[in-house]
Order: sequence, then structure tokens, then C-alpha cells
Amino acid sequence: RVTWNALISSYAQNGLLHESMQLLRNMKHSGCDLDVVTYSGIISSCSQRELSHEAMQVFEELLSVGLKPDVVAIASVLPATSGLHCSNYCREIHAYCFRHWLESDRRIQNALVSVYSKFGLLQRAELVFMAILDRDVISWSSMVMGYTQNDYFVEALNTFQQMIRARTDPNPITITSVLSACAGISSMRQGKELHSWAVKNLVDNQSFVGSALVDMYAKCGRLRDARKVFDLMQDKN
RNA sequence: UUGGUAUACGG
Repeated sequence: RVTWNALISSYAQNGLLHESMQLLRNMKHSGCDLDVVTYSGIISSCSQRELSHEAMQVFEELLSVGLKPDVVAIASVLPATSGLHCSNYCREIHAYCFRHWLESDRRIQNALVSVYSKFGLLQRAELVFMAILDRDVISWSSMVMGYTQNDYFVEALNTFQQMIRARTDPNPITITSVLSACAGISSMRQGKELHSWAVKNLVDNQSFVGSALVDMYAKCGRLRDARKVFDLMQDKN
């Protein structure tokens, strides 16, 4: 079974989804019992490729054969609920987590913060976020991103400050969200600080950081600075 | 040698 699972996952991870589905059928025919790991691997691959529909289908199949979804299956299917705009399904899963004592797993909490934010259910995102005991960079980034996505730019910047005070190091993804917030309220001062951070941490020429910087300067009305960043960008896409 | 959460800008 482990061999089957390894094979199926690696096919799925390399984008050979149909092949991995075929393997799944072969596995069933060979009389091998599928376990939750088999399903979780496929769900996670579908989700990462934004194949929400497929992710959801495999999740439903997992349930229909009477297996208990684990942390990985749940954390992976949550993004698919947002891709399919099924906020009710998301809340059902959240309720399931409470019934099965999974609601305090940080990986699930992080996914919930992000997914509730995408649904615009910011209060729910905040509740989940506040309940996280040991917030990691992803917890903080998800909350900052949630505020930014919903145009709560000041809250995004405040949360970022809290993150720094909590001595959690931001990563380039955090920075792009905060830059979006700066762009949203045309806050050059904080934007420039973030630019310095990016230069110091050698991520200023990563294309998605560069794009966020260009956007920030442009929305602050600093077209010349935007142009300067643009010209220095290494791999423009 | 099996699965793990957040991903910028524009359209």
C-alpha cells in the first residue's frame, strides 16, 4: 500500500493527475485497501494546482467509502471550497473539526483564516486567528493578507506591526501583502521601509516582490521610483 | 521511498 501511495502521490505532484487517478483504479482492482493517505495525497495535489472541483470530488469519495479525513485531507480541501465559492461547505468542515478535536491544529487554523478571508467572512477569520496559540509566519501572513484582500489596509498594517513585535520574521509573501496595504492607503513611509527590508533580505529582485514594489510606488504617485524598481527587476514576467 | 497551510500585480 505504501508503494501504491508513493506512486500515486508522485504522479499527482508532477501534474500527471489522470495517470494517478488511473493508478488509483488499478490499486482498487488489485484488492489493495485505500487508506486516508492515498486520498489526502491526491486532494492536496489537486488543491495546489487549483483543481478545486477534482479536490472536492476526491474528498467526497473519501467520505463515501467511510474513511475519516485527517488533518491533511481537511487542510487541503479547504482552499477548494473557496475556489468553488462554497462557504457553507467550508463551515461544515469547520464544524467537523470541532467535533473531532481538529480545530486547534495550526495547519487547519491557518487554512481557515485564509479561506474565511477569501469568502469575505473576516470576523470568522479573526476568531480563528485569535484562537491560534503559537502563530507562525503563515498565520500572521494569512491574517495580514485577509485584511488586505478585504481592503482593511490599516488593520493589515497594524497586524504586521504586531507580528514584528511578536518577533516573527516576515517572508517575501508577507511583504507583498503589506506592500499591497501600503499601496491601498498610499503610505510611502511604510512602503519605503518594506523596500529596504526587501533589499536587505535580497528578495527585491524576485519578480512578485518587484511587482508589488512597482505597484506600491505607482499608487503612491511616485512613478519615477516605480520605474527605477522596474528597470532593476531581473526576470520580468 | 507515501500526504501538509498562506502567494504579488494586471486582465
